[in-house]
Amino acid sequence: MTAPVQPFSMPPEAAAGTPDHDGSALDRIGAIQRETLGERVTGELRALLVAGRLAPGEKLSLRRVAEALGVSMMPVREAVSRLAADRALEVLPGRAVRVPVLTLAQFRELTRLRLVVEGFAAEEAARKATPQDIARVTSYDAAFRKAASADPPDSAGAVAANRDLHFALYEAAGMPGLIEMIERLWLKAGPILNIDMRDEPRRLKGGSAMQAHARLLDALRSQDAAAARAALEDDIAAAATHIEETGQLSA
Amino acid sequence: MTAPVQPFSMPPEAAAGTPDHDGSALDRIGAIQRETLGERVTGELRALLVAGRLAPGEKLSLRRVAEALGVSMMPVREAVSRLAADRALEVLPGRAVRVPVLTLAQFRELTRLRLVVEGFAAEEAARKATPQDIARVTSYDAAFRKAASADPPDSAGAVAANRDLHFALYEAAGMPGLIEMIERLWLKAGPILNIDMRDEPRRLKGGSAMQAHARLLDALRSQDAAAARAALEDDIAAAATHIEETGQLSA
DNA sequence: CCAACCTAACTGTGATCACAGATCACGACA
DNA sequence: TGTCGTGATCTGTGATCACAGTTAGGTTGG
Repeated sequence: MTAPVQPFSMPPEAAAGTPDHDGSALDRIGAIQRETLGERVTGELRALLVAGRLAPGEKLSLRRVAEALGVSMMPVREAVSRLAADRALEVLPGRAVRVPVLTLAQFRELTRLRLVVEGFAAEEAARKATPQDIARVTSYDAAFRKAASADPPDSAGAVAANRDLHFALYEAAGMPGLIEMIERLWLKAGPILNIDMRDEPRRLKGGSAMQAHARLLDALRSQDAAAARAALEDDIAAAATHIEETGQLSA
Repeated sequence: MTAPVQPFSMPPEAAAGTPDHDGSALDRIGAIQRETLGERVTGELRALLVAGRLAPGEKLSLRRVAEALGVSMMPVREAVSRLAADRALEVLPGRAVRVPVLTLAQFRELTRLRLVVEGFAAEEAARKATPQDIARVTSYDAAFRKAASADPPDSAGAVAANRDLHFALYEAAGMPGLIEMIERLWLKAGPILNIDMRDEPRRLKGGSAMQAHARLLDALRSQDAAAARAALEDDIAAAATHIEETGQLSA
């Protein structure tokens, strides 16, 4: 089992019942945490995928993942089934489920789709972002800068901050369905985009990401949709170019 | 059980083995049909959703669907799990799985996403469509016209031909991942878009769809990407307007 | 006549078992 | 030494069972 899957922390399922001494106590307690085990496993695997903690071609076993997570095989089946429906995992006909290995053509198509969809999201975000939205993006940008320019670079921190920065931006667009679409794209791109980070984070040194983020923030502050799209497109394109040159893409 | 789910036709799983008397007989037989029951059920439910045969708010029961399809509950669970991951179905916390009921805001966001994504697909298709691609779209257009102008109108046929026409167009773009994205959008929009068709197909009478399709074909033939996008956007917008006016969208 | 309770039926979730098929390592044969 | 068969082992798939929670309908008490 090479998959770095961690067992759940298993909090005591939240103390949802602590009654407020305010009259409308029953209105306060809103829909206590109702998450099935299957959803939890799905979230766990999704996080691993976007963070590049699962390498392209890496094989997973339902039983092993189940054992690693301390659950039965059933919730893992559900999670894998969902992710396979999104092409974030693939189940080979006879045997095993693995992280898809993208061909160069597939990676380029994925990048084009990201340019279209995330570019649109950036435009929309630039138009509608509130000061609070901009503040959130700014704080993630600071975290990214800090992680990227540390010595040695904090790859995991940079990947996480980059993800938070982008999705804080997209959430400013106020379109939940759009975010779902982008999450699916990241699920496919994550393994190939971030796999190299964990070993050799030299890509961060170039600073092209930090530059693009800075331009993005300027565009947000001036509500310049076209500039926001351009900055984001550069960010995506720079990363894609790096992967095409150094990454391991199949024929 | 109100869901019009039909049992599988269950063909004898194809005679994949008939050996060719040509030397390279083993090269001929390529990857026999490998489809799990879960995938089959998924496809069945997807078809019902995009065709509007399942109404928004309609409740499904795993056991009943399983019984109607002549399979165990297990493949249905997998199918519902996948569709729920795409928000094409929703599982209510305590009870039952149902077809989502879109709010007006959700429907409008969905329409905007369709304009962005399918508009891009139309542009790309106009640039890359081969004569064969155009011929395919043309034949589906003919089928749509015939179904729509029949008396009484053949609603089911029109819905199917419209779907085939659009996806023939999108396939001309040559981007599989893009098609998946669009399929997911149609999965969400299908129930609300096509639900009224089955009872009162008067929307077809307006002829706005046929007009948009004609303009789309002209744009394809002249490889005019901008015109193709414009025609498709009109098609989508016209249908959306009709739904907003007559459809049953929740608050 | 209405409201509250209560019971029986049904829901999705999760676990466990059975099974066909694929993989891989080992060993026999050429 | 190289190649092919073969069996042990592991894979996902599907079926069946158990269970907690919810719903709906009938019944009782006011």
